[in-house]
Amino acid sequence: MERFAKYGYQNTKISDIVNQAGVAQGTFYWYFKSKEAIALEIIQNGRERLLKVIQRGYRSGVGSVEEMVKGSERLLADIFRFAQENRYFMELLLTGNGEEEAIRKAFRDMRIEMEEAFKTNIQRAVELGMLPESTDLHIRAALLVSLIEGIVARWLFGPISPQSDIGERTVEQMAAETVRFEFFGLLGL
Amino acid sequence: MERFAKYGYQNTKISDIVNQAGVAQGTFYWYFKSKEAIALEIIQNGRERLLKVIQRGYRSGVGSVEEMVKGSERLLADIFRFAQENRYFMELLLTGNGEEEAIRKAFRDMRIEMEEAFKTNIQRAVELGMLPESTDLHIRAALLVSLIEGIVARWLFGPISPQSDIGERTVEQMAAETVRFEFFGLLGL
DNA sequence: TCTTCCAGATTGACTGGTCAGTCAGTTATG
DNA sequence: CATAACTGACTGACCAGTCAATCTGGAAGA
Repeated sequence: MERFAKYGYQNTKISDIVNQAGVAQGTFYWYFKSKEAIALEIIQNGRERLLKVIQRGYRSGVGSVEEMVKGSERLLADIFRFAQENRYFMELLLTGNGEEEAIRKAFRDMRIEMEEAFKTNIQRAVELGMLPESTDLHIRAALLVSLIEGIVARWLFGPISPQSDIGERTVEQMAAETVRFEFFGLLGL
Repeated sequence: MERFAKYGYQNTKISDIVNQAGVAQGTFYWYFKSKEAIALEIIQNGRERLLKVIQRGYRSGVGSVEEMVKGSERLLADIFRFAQENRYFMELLLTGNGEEEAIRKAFRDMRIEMEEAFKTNIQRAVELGMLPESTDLHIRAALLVSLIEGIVARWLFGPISPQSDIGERTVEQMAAETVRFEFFGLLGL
């Protein structure tokens, strides 16, 4: 996973993997059917863990806007924390590696699931009267996921302009800033 | 460019390019130093054209929030239009192809420049009193660029959930929705 | 306790296919 | 007739996946 993330799928040779693991090349094929198989296994594993985090959702009481903001901040902090602890997996997911069609598809499917999970979260917030009704649930979810994916990618992997210190923020700072933008936009409050 | 975008850099063979172009393989090397060179040339060309669009900026008068929103909507519409007309280039830029280090770097640099351009735009809006002062200019720019990149990618290339019809929106609809989120967030107004 | 046996685990040299880039030769152009 | 443009067969490097040979640890039997 580390090599795939750092150097890309194609640039990671089976020989690199087995050298790093300290085993012979044949051993690799005792444990994995092919190079593609190990990649898909890595994706599948990360997918389950990340979706679990998102699906826990806002987990906050009904009621005030303030409560909803707090709940969303907790959710985002969970996601940022997951990203920090699963840096290489997130790098694979977010910086679009994988030229192999099957691998692209696996990532594509996973992102769709993520978007669905957020859609459920937004839907629930709307039903509880915490967010305004919106005919554009899909697009709202797409915007929200775009925001989160993009900011996580910049936080952990760049691209980052020289003066920016975004990479040094804590999980909590990132969650707070992102939630502010999520609910109030550039005009902020 | 089309093949690079559709199938990826590594999956595009020089033989594919020359077949599609209807020339012999040797001819390719009369015009391009290497495979990497043609990719960098494509990136460089698109980079200049896209940055020109962004750098035109908000191009609106000072004053009311309404004016600023209109200006931003025009800018975003320009960007969405560019993306639509330069679909393959945008696909390369946004869906992170390129395992070659030099190519990754070219895209990374380009995204930094984009972020800088938006930072300039936001900065100007702040100076004109159109946006609240913010110590977090960098992060605001990063959030904004994340939003735009992500929603353009989903609009034109997916990943898109089955029920979503986001792909069928017009440039103007996309610009309007995005601006709404940009300034007012999920709570909208 | 010692011996035999065997399936599971491991090895690394090898192969077959792929492909970017080359080059000696040919054709078009002005 | 010179040089720019083009041709396509060829090469050398690379690498995923194979396979026959070897090793290991534990169970079954003596």
